[in-house]
Amino acid sequence: MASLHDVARLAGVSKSTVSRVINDEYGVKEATKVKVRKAVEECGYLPNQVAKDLKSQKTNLVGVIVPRVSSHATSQGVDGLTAVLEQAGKHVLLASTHQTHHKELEYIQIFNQKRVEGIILYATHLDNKLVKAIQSSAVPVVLVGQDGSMFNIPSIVHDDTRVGFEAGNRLISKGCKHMGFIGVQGDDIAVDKMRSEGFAQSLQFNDLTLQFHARGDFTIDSGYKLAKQSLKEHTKLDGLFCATDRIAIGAIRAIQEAGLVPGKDVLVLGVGDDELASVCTPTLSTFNYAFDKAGENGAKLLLDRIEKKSFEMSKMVLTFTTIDRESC
Amino acid sequence: MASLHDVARLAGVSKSTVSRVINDEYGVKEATKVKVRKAVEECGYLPNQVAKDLKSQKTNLVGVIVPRVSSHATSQGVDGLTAVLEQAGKHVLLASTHQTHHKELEYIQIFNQKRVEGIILYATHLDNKLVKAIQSSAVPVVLVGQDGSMFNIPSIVHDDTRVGFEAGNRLISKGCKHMGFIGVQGDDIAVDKMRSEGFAQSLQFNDLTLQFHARGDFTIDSGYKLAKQSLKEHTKLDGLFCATDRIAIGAIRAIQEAGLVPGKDVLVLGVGDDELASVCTPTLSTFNYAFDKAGENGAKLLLDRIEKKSFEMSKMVLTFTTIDRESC
DNA sequence: TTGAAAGCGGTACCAG
DNA sequence: CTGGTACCGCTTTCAA
Repeated sequence: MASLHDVARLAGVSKSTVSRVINDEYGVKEATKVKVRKAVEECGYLPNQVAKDLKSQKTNLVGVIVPRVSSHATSQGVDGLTAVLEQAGKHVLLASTHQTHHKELEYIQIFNQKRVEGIILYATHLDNKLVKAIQSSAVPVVLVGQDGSMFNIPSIVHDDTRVGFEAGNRLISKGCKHMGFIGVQGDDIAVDKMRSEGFAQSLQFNDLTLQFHARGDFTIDSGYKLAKQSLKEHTKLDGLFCATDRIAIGAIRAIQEAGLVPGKDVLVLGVGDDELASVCTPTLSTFNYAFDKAGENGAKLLLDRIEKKSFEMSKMVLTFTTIDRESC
Repeated sequence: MASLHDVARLAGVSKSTVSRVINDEYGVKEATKVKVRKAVEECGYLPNQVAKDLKSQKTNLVGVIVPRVSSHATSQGVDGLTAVLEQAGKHVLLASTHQTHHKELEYIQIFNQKRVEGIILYATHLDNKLVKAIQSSAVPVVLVGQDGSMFNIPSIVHDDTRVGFEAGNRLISKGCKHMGFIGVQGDDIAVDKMRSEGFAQSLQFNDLTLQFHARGDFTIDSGYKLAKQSLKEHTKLDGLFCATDRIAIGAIRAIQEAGLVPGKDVLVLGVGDDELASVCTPTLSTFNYAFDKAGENGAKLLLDRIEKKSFEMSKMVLTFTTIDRESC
């Protein structure tokens, strides 16, 4: 691959002159410009960004770490953040941990070596090691989806406690008395802990108690299995809040199989407003989470930190909207 | 940020020695190793990958260009390809064109400047300019989803003509006589042209003719609108092949609204096996496209080209499986 | 208007 | 076992 030096030799000028022409700096004779441009064409010269980055000590690179990209939350999020970052002239280094927790640590380290200017991390679980890794990162890290603000890590989160609270209110206002929650692994603070706690608070507020809190994973099948089991154990169940729409869709299937009518015998609520929710039968009542905005704001927040502009905001809580459909 | 030089000064040794310690090269006295390690700790030294890349003339970087990440095909694909690339020690530079065609050209250029070792391109439309850009790329480009093999661009494609042909066979075997196709923009060779042509061929083979070929975009709503319109114009319609599952789901809705029963009055077939297809009502008969495998194989093919190993394969056609559900 | 040279942060060779 | 030095490809003074 041709370098400045090659072009210079070919054009019979010095490297400096070539550099000046390439970068449109003024103070170069037109004739030499022409010579240089010809030489550039001739050897198909393309500037080496790696060398530039080294020299300028600036990479315009942002690292993004996700557990997987094929989920509603992350794929929408990545679309949102790439739009904002591109606008700012940044490029995206993407890493998927494929749900392997310790790879988050690895990539924070790798991205630092690559001299990214900042990192956007979609975490599922914030433990001590991860917090340490984030804190020892030389470049700013913004967390999306989980709250790291108590460790002074700027975070974009959804209003997970309130969504649980609202879910409780919605079910109760429709007359539910015996309600349960189906979540995910317990160490997922945002999705399992906060949503269930908000839900339980609402019930308590209304002198009701949560009948059960089942835990599984993010799949439709997990929702199906846990709901099936729970329906056996809680025959009076009339309201079910699921931590995600996919879980809720599985639950709806289980309810139907049990000979009950979802939306009538048992009301069901999900979270996220996955496209699936608008397509299933009965259609799923849920809460719209603006995952694209989460990505966009994560990017914006990171850009602010990179520019060392505003350090005012340490946490951004995104609101949600209520989506009323047939299941509740 | 600390450099080798800083560490060397701190430890009272030369850069070379520090480099040796960092890279675990043998032939360094234990005592100096200790000194150096202490200095590394002390100033929180992290090797600069940019400098390394420049020196070694190797970036271990692969560029990935997608129209958007939040689609079934691309998000699954990206998950597939990141797994393979990570395995090979490569890192992923991701660019989303956000459906802006000319950005594909830009990013090919930018990625070349960044000295990526290869590019995986999810294209929707292969025109002259794009082909030229790909051909003038200094590093190998692998196309996913569209066929560039006639231009000698290695490609991973799905068997789009045959899927159309099979769709025809399926509908005909169920007794359909009046069939139509709903596709996307006509310049999408894989999704619109090939699938419709295969479909038409099957009909022709059975002495039937395609009643219409409507064109819209990839949304559910587009499928809905086009189907609604087509149902008005073709009252005898009994079979509908849609270029994607989301289009088919829109069509099903239109059929229901017209007072007809999808899967009975009008049989419907989609393509892709989007999760939506298993959840809608009636459930959608479709074809499973292994989008994750497309990504994986795109990555593998690219790695081969990078290693300059096998140049035998210029095109890989992925097969599909038939998914029988209620709509057909 | 142009060229020489230093330096960004590493690696690798050669000398001691 | 360790240090000096050249070099990767570019930018940026400084001098001519």
